[in-house]
Amino acid sequence: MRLKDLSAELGLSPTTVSRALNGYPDVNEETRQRVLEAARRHNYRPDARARSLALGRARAIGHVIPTSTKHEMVNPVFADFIAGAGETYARAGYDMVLTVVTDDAEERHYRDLAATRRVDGIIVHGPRISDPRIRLLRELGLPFVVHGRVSEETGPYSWLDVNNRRAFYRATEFLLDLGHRRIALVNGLEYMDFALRRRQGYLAALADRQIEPDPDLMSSEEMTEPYGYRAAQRMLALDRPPTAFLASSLISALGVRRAVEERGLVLGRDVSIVTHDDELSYFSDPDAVPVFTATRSSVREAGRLAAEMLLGLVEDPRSGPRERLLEAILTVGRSTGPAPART
Amino acid sequence: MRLKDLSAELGLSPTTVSRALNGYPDVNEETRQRVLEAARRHNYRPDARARSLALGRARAIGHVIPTSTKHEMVNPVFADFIAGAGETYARAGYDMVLTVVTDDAEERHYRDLAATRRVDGIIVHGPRISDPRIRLLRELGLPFVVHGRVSEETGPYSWLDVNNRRAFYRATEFLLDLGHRRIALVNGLEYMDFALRRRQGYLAALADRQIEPDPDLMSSEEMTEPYGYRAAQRMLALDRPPTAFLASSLISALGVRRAVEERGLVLGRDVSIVTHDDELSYFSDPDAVPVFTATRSSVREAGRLAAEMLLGLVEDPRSGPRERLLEAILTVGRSTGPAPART
DNA sequence: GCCACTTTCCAAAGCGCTTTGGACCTGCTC
DNA sequence: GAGCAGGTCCAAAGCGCTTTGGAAAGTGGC
Repeated sequence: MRLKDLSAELGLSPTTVSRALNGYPDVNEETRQRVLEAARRHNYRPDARARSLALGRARAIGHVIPTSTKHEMVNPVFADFIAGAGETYARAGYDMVLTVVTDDAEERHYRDLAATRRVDGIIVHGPRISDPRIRLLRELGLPFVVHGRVSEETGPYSWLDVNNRRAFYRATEFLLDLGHRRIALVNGLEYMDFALRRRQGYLAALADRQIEPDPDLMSSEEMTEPYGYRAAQRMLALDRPPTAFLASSLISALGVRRAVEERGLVLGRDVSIVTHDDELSYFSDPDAVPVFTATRSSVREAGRLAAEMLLGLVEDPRSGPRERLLEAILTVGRSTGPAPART
Repeated sequence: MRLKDLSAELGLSPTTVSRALNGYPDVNEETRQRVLEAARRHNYRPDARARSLALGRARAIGHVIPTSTKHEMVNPVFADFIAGAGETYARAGYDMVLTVVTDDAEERHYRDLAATRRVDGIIVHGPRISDPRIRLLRELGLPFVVHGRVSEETGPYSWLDVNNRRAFYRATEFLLDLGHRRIALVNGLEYMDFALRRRQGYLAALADRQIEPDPDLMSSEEMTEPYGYRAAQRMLALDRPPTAFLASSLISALGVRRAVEERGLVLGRDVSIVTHDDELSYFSDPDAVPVFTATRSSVREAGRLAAEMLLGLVEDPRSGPRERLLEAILTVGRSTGPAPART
């Protein structure tokens, strides 16, 4: 059922039917009701491609998920972020166009997206400390919002980020207050901007208490469970092992816990763990006392908000750039306790 | 840079430029080279909407992710499945349009997708034992492939599934061979088709050895880590606790392990765990000996294959229905061992 | 009864592409 | 020199919608 069929059936011109459906005032109210009724009856929806061709807007937002060619991991936070963004799009009547792109093909892909006009805007995932995508997208004139920030970018751009630096500063402070002095950082890949900021927070907190950071207690990798396990295993075998860990994700924190328990140490007594918690839906437990002390920030909520920002930007491109910094909250669980007495 | 601009610059008609770019034979080879060169220079790509309007194909596939209104969890396997499907689409030049829909809005959404012609086909996620979407999509005439199967569906439809029944049959058998008799099933939600099949496999293996299933050893929930923990905790507190667990996902297996270790039991000695492993990228560890004995099947690969099936179906709708059953492989890790001597 | 609005509708153009159905040459055959 | 085939190009129509710029009819004031 196309517009032409519908108008033929109603004995009206396509023009009038279109205007009736789109709420123009120059159509008789009674006619409009007839049109609406017929449209509902036939389950008529305008062809999205024709509509967006005529209107010049795609009513779609692009999400480009980068996968490195080396480790082809898909960061699990994407799932929740996208679920959040999807809620916003659904409400606004936008589509989400997702592409998974290896980094060597990324630039071409952005250019394609712009040239083919498939999307009205883009969410940039996984920003690096220095990220050429910002310049590229600016050049392409496509509205975009970065999930995270780009430390080395000097020009203006829109972003939404968690205050990673402060979160890790506070988490470190929290452990220091508990008497811990050997605090390990099990961080994500540090060319990722969020990981850099987390390390900065950690280092700043140590520095504020005149504690010399120990390179042996700092590791940086892709945040998998096995990585957390191996990093912790190695550190716990040191002559002066850490009494506390700061993990960059719940998943690697699980690995850390495994290493801790395997050594016969008790979590929260012998060793403490604080982790950053993105509140991924399959880990959170609304009922119980949280297992891990964590700096929490819902990545799903971040998705919702980032999408809202972008839609605002799409409607009015000159309203940008927009910035939004979310604060993580520290929730105390059972994975932390006072530092054990020195032996 | 649109087709018209390009053709104007070349002193050719839009027709010729279009045909040159699309590889028609009726254009002089020298002309074609000129066109290609100019297109490359200006980074010209045809407007996707105009193109697909003219061709009658969207060159896009829809993925509809259901979220129940109750527990708004997003299954983490989606991330990997979609990454796999995305690879296929990227290769074939298709877009993936993703929507996250609560179940009460699902039917309307499918109808919309069909009426607005935004996609050429659909991947159905998370099929239930009885799932009205099959009939609906059949009625809408939209090609689709189900990731999983629908037990109560009698008519033909295209699907790709893991042999969940056999996987769990074999896993149970494996544990029985190790001498375990009290084997617990920590399953997913059993209105989901895959979970039903897994239970069937488990029950069949028990029955084949004349072992009466114990309702206390069977639980069914959304596969989160806390759920695995609580279920195992409860079962381990029974008078006759299980000596082995069968978990439906690595994530809930982690919860089971936590409960086991918390009780001071040693994994692989006092208690065994076999889990189904979707080979999610952030859990797998290519290097080490796998921790968990598992029935493995890459959900990412499933995504790749399902997308290929669907594209084939889109190109030639009468080639269907297509079916594909993947076998999980049992890999033995360190989480299983002989049943402890009875006390 | 004429003029100026207002109300209600529509023909046609346009969005940017592809495809159909020639047109125009050139070169060859008979 | 007519007829035909092949090669190369293009005008125009069409995909399904929205929007522009009227047209036709009705309304009220004078």
